[in-house]
Amino acid sequence: MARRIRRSTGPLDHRSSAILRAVIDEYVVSATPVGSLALVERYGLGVSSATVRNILAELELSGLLTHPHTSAGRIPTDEGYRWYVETIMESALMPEVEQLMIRHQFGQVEYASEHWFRLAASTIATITRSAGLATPAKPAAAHVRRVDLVAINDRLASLVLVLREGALKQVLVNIESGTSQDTLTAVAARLNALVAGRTATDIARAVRRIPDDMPEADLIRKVGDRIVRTLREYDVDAVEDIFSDGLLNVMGAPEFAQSDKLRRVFSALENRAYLGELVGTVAATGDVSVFIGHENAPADMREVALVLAPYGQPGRAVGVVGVLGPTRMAYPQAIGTVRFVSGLMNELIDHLYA
Amino acid sequence: MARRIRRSTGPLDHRSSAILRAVIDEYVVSATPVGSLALVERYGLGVSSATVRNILAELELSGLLTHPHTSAGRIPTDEGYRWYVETIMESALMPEVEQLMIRHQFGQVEYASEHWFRLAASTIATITRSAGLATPAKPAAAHVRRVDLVAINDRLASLVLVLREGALKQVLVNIESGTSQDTLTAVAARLNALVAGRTATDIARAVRRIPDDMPEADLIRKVGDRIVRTLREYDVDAVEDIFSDGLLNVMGAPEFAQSDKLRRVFSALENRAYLGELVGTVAATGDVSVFIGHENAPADMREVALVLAPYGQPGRAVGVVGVLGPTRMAYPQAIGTVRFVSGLMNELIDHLYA
DNA sequence: GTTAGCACTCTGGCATGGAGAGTGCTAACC
DNA sequence: GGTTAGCACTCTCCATGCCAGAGTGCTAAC
Repeated sequence: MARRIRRSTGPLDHRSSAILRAVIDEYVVSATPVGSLALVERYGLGVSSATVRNILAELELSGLLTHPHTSAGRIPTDEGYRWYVETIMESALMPEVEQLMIRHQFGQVEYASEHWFRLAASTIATITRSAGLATPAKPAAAHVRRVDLVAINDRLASLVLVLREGALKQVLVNIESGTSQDTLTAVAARLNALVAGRTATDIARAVRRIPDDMPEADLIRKVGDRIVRTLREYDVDAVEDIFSDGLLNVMGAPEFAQSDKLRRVFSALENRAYLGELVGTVAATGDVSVFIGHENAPADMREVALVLAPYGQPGRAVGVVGVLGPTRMAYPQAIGTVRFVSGLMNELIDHLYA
Repeated sequence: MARRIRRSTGPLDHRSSAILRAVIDEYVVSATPVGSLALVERYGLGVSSATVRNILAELELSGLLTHPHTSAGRIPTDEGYRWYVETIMESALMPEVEQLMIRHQFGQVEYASEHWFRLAASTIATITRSAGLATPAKPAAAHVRRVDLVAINDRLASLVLVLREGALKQVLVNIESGTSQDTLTAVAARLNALVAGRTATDIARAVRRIPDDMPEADLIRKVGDRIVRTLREYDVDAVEDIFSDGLLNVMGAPEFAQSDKLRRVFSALENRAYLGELVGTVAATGDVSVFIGHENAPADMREVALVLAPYGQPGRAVGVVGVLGPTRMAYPQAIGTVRFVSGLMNELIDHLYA
């Protein structure tokens, strides 16, 4: 659905491009329809407003601009933004000052990937003055590195899973009254042999093969099943754990002045299904992806644009960072920021696994 | 600042109470100023609208009601709500059907305290149709139960702290190239002897006393310091880790139709300082606390009310659950819900530590 | 192909003018 | 003396009408 091609009759000539770009640049900052006069005044186009009007009419015919009503200026359509994004996509870079600022911020924080993705969302939100989004880097299927079992009281033990991907997972399991910590430690040792380096599916198979005559076979099976269940939940959650920051920035945009529009956006954000799906799509690509207005399937997302980029190591642990804002978004800045931050996260993670 | 006494001349007689209560009940559902006629029609007061008008005027003089303009009905002041809350505080209970529903929901979820507080916020949000708030149950100072050190690569190790309170904390530490997992295991064993059952302050002292001739003294000190630092951060975060759900419900309220009002509330929520302070206050009390409108210090919070209750074990691990909504809130329901949920969390935690 | 000129259209802001809701006061009532 | 009916008064809300301003689209001239 993204990257749909505009229904124009052909590529734009130089002057039309300049004018379309000017309309979008102007509208992005002013948020009001831009007229032909304002364009010639502020963008030194070297032609009269009447000529500009002719070209605006052509651009409207191509579906790149539209009219709220007869006597108003032009505003870009989603297709117009799409054209704009395609033309600036490769060249969008962050100013070096900001790059340094971000690097500095990441230097300040605890050296742990679990902090990075939140920081990424916050940083992106601050710089783009839109909402920042980020998911933690998680693998398609988590691998267990190590298992611990610690008694908490007579009937409960804490099961700790250390994942190869660096994450940690803890759940409580019921145990029979009177089970000693020594027994638990022995069980954990057996399990470690069984699960180390494996995924939920592999472990499930291994658990089924436990011989009945192994000491504590029942407990081992029980805990093993629990491990499998926990991993499966973790895998499913993977794409739905989306952290957002700076929603306040989006609230300030004039297009969301009526709170019902705002509500729609928020409820779309709260319903993670679509975002989760996008995250899956984006994680499989290599660079920044942009989803503009009606390119988003859910009706509630038709007034926003998303700029998303994957980070992490393909096949090992992949996450997504991005921006959510009105379709009237400063795309060059958003794309530059997202691209830089995802690249930075890549560096950090490479260093972590080096 | 909470529980300020209204500046009236004395306690209200029976009829005035009934009318004030009727005004509040009516305003809470209608969200529009309540007139004398509507009151006699809908609340069978047995007197004429003229009499009601006289009493309304008295109540306004006492500061419990107010007037948006001359020819409008009355709306409650924050003092009016305060009076209302005081009179219904003890009697506010949840319907049994809802109690069962909530118990059922808590039964569905993983048996781990880290899930409960989120579920509590969501449940409260759903039932009260306002925003639900909750903080995890954390101790004033965390106690370490156990320490693990696992090599991740040549220069990094994962330090895992299992806290007595059931939580888990993981950070990465730099190690010298060539340190074996065996060394790390030995270091972890030494540290366990040093830290088990202790808080940050105690551990800091113990680390200073490590003799230079202990094997791997440098590494042990380094990791020990890191443990102390991690614990201190955790302790500080304790009151600021506030989970909220159902903000969409609050967005729907007519008093927040203009998005700038809404923005103020959201930014107040995002700035955790005041909420953190409240959490500290509430955690020290035993029952539900209510903070209405201007009873909240920050200007941005003057249009909302908070209903908060502590849960957990005093001195061991304490958290807070609650509701945030417009001052025009269904207080009996909010108080009943919050009280029930905090009680339920108490049960669950008692069971966990039994 | 470009531009000046001009009629036309639509929005947004502002004043006007009831209708409706609710109050506060006064005088009568029990 | 508390209660009530009656009534003038006030203020909001909403619909209406009007006007200025901005911007277009068309035509004819350059």
